[in-house]
Amino acid sequence: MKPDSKLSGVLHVLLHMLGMKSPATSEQLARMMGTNPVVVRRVMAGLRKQGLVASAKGHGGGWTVSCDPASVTLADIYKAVGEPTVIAMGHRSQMPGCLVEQSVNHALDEAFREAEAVFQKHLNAVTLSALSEDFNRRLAERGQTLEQQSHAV
Amino acid sequence: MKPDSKLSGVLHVLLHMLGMKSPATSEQLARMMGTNPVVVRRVMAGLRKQGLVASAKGHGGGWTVSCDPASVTLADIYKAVGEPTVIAMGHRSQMPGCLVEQSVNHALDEAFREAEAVFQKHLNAVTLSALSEDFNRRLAERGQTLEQQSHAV
DNA sequence: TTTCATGTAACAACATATGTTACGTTAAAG
DNA sequence: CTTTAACGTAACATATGTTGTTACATGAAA
Repeated sequence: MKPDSKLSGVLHVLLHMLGMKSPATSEQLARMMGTNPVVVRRVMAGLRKQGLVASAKGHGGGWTVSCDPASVTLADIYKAVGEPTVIAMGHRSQMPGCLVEQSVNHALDEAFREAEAVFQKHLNAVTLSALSEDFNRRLAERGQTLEQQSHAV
Repeated sequence: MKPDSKLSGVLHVLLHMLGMKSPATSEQLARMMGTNPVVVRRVMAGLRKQGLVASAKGHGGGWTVSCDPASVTLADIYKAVGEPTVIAMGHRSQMPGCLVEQSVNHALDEAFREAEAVFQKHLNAVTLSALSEDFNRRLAERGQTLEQQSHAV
């Protein structure tokens, strides 16, 4: 099945934005994510609604981070991108009268619920700044500067 | 996103088959799952390959359970249906050179891995016979017999 | 030899996510 | 005050994957 990559993509651009001084345009972010500016606006709109980023129109405009990275977790961002489905499996049909269906659904739902809970718990445990620090650690290990890490332009 | 329902569907028909004396045809099972006989054969073929069910051609043929329900877990069946993806999320792209990508992927992969492990663990803990017993318990609570629980024909 | 069943390949339909175009709006620059 | 750079958004197009369907071959029992 086709995995949803909104969370991955948005984290990618957020980390880049944390290292930028001036607003980033949708066009720049789109290049980082390997996609289209409109797609960027679409997903960033969700973050803006949660107050995580701000956008400015017109000349010199673009996107800026408007939250404290230390107090925003991956769970917040997951929520901001619309809480895409975590579990790729479901039930075939809703035959509420069939007791077999009820047994099967009950057993599977429990497994789904547990898996999703663990996932959410992990997202809650990681802040944006923790991610950013992890990135900077990798940068240091490589002995590179932020500029050398730029994407293809 | 579109959830995969092979595991759910196959468990449904297996539970029904456990309560049947004679072989079940793909057509009967298809009605139970609300789908097409060919789809049934497709998914049942995986179970047959693992020795969980057997099929017989010709007059009076059909599908029979050929395993001990007490020693087969939902994990075995999950495997038999091709181990469909559990997690509905992934990474946007493979930009191995980008350290931001590496940080993000690492953080998310860990969450995905943990969630999937919990899921598998739960499947391992439930046997087919346990599911069947759960069904019979529900049946008893309702004061019904197996026959009254038949699907729409 | 007819009927009932599986086995399988090939094709069609459908759903979803993603990408793209087009046009409107806003704001700074000149 | 016109041009340019940016976002906002709706509408449409494309791609992909899953499921459903048709068609035909094979095998076994009546």
